[in-house]
Amino acid sequence: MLINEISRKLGITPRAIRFYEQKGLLAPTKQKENGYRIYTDHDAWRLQTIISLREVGMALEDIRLTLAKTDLNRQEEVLNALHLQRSMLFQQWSEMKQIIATMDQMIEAADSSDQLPTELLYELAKHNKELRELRSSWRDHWDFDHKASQFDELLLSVPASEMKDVNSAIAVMNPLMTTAYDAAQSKIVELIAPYAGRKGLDIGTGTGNLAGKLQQAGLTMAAIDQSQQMLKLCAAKFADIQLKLGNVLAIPYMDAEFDVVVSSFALHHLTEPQRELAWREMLRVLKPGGIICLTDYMLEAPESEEIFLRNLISSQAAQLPMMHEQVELYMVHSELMAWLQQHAMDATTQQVGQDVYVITAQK
DNA sequence: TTTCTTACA
DNA sequence: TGTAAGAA
Repeated sequence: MLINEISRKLGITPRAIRFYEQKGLLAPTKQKENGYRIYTDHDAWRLQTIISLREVGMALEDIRLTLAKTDLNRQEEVLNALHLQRSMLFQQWSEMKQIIATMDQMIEAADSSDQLPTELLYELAKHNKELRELRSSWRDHWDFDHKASQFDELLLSVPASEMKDVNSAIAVMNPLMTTAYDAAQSKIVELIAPYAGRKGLDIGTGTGNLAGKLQQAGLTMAAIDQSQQMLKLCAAKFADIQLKLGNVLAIPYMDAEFDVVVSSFALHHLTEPQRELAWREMLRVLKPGGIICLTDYMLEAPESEEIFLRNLISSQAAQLPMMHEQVELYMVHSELMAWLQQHAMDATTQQVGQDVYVITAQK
């Protein structure tokens, strides 16, 4: 097939096809005499794939990488690429909604004054930009998996006999943390149990411990995590949980899909301004009358912060770098309570472990 | 006529 | 990616 024929067949321009070739997505052979490109059936299949992935907004470079995986028969990684693209779309969706909200404010401002309120518009634009950067700052964490290597090293420090999964590894490294971890998750299960038969979402599920418990309690669970590595581990443990790649700042689900939204020991990875975006996202995917249940290190007083750090440090000096990173960002629970009340949520808080709180709120 | 390359938008 | 130009 020459370029014209195949371009007509697939409904794209010859220029586009040559462009894909230039970008390394395609490598048709050329006729010796005139240098015309010849396209085989395999090339046609490749082009169809490119067109399909383009259609869902995948960047050419990402398509190139995905095709390379296909060539190597890395089916799983191809699937990962698709999931990643899906998550990216939710990210874009989030940003789009935010831009629209900003525009509404601009229009309202312009509408209610005689001259164009240039200063105000600029302020709105600036705020919008800040929010956008808050979200995209997370985008850098997408290939968080390479950080998993750091995590792996940590796991290696744990005796193989003790290492059933990541959580048990953490348990070995830090008993204090485990106590809080278990207590918090049990508390959540206890609070959520009446919701058996309904739909729940676990955010930052990791290896799926909490989601697994809730599933067992009778809920239909979905779970998201920003690490494909973690999702893989989770899938191996809990086949019935619907897993999706995604993050809290752009939850990869439509509005009002869940009766229950939970998250345990995940939100402390966020910065303070990011947390507000996260809460908004949780509210968005929650059905009216649904319940949110969060648990994390939510330190209220500086003293407890100090004690908490000291305990962590003394428990396992060797793991200090990682542990320290984990507690670097605190979730002050009074801050969350204030926010929930501001949004007319009926929220309560319960301490379930040292410096660990469970917060429940009704939408 | 068709395709190719290259430059530019 | 689209358009344009000059060459094979």
